Amino acid sequence: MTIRLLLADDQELIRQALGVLLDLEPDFEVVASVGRGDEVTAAALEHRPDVALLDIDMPGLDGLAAAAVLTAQVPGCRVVVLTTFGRTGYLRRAMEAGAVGFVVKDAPAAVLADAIRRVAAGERVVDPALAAATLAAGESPLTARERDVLIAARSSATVAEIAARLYLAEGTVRNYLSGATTKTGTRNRIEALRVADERGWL
Amino acid sequence: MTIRLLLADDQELIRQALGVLLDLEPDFEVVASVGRGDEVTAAALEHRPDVALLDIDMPGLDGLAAAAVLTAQVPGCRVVVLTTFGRTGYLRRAMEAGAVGFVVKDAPAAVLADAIRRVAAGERVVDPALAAATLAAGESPLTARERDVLIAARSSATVAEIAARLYLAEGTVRNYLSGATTKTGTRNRIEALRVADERGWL
DNA sequence: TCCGGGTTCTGACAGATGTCACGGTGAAGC
DNA sequence: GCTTCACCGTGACATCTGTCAGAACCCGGA
Repeated sequence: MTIRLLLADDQELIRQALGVLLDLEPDFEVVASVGRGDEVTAAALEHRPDVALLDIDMPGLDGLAAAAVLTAQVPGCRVVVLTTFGRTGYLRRAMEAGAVGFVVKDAPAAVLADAIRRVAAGERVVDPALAAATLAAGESPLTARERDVLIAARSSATVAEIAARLYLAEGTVRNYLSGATTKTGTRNRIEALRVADERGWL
Repeated sequence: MTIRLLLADDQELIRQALGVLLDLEPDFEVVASVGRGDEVTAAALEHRPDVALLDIDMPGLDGLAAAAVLTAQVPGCRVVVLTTFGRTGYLRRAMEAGAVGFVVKDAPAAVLADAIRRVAAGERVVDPALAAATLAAGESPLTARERDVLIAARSSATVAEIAARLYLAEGTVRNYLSGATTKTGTRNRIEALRVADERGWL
């Protein structure tokens, strides 16, 4: 019984190469291949894959959002998230989005193929080292407001803008940002933002 | 006559997939495949490829440095740089490092195969859109000292540290950083650093 | 020779940023 | 009830940062 696959990756070359690689496996069949996150669901509805392999960095809709939509609208299709770098935050968010597999591109092809087969059989598959790292990173130590302020800081550059947007005094915003930098062990709010983002705390 | 290829990419999965993809072409033969920049030269000396396909992001030695070493030590081997995102700065640096081809991973496989054949035949191959972008970005408007300070700012976080390292007054460092932010059209030295880096001005 | 343009370097100043101490509120535990 | 604790919100303060005007220097051209 062959496993029907959907591939989503914005890099044409990688997508084609992965398609060829996976088609070599006798029990795999690549039935669809898209380059944008917002094309995933339509393709899945049309071609009914058993497993969707989603990259995270995609235009239109990122892989995590696409995973959420896909699991909601195409229940028979299981999602494996494939990503460049094993950022621990992505794993948690991928699981929350309904993904049942998580493979990093550093892994050899055999690991990916094995993961696809096990996911198709109903198992959950996560790279053990990555799972450990996620466990080590733990839950977010940020309070709700610290998180809000950091998110606002992502698009607004200056403290005054953030304060205006959240209806807070500037001192308050500075205070939350300071807390965030302390908790992330960084020196700037910019580094704090980067670190918190990487760890999936936002 | 077959073209002998060397593949260098730190992501195991991508490397394997590209290997399979390129081996499908009847006139290509992948003779070596490495995951680290500092393994490129040794592998090239051993297997004597006609064309080396180098990713930029690699541990040990990045693809650009590897290209420089390779062209110096293995003259018969032509270098094609393969990179994720068409950052204009990389193109210039790749050419300076002796690469004769530049392909982005967004391109379809046929483009890559065509580029390899033409490079093997002695041509130079660069994505036209990328070349145009590089031309548009133009030469660096930064002065020598502004460049020095920005590079120092990459590893030192605070102005005082940069000043100490370059034996300058803090005011001077601030001034150069200010000039850099103006010339890059940004608001922070951090954004300035990012932009200058992307454009290959460092 | 002098002049002008560009670069290097500096201190002074205003504004932005990070840290601190503090008060208020609500939930949990005795 | 009271205490404790964590969180929310604020202003004050010291420090850091970015901008400005200007001095010194080099170099090529009138």
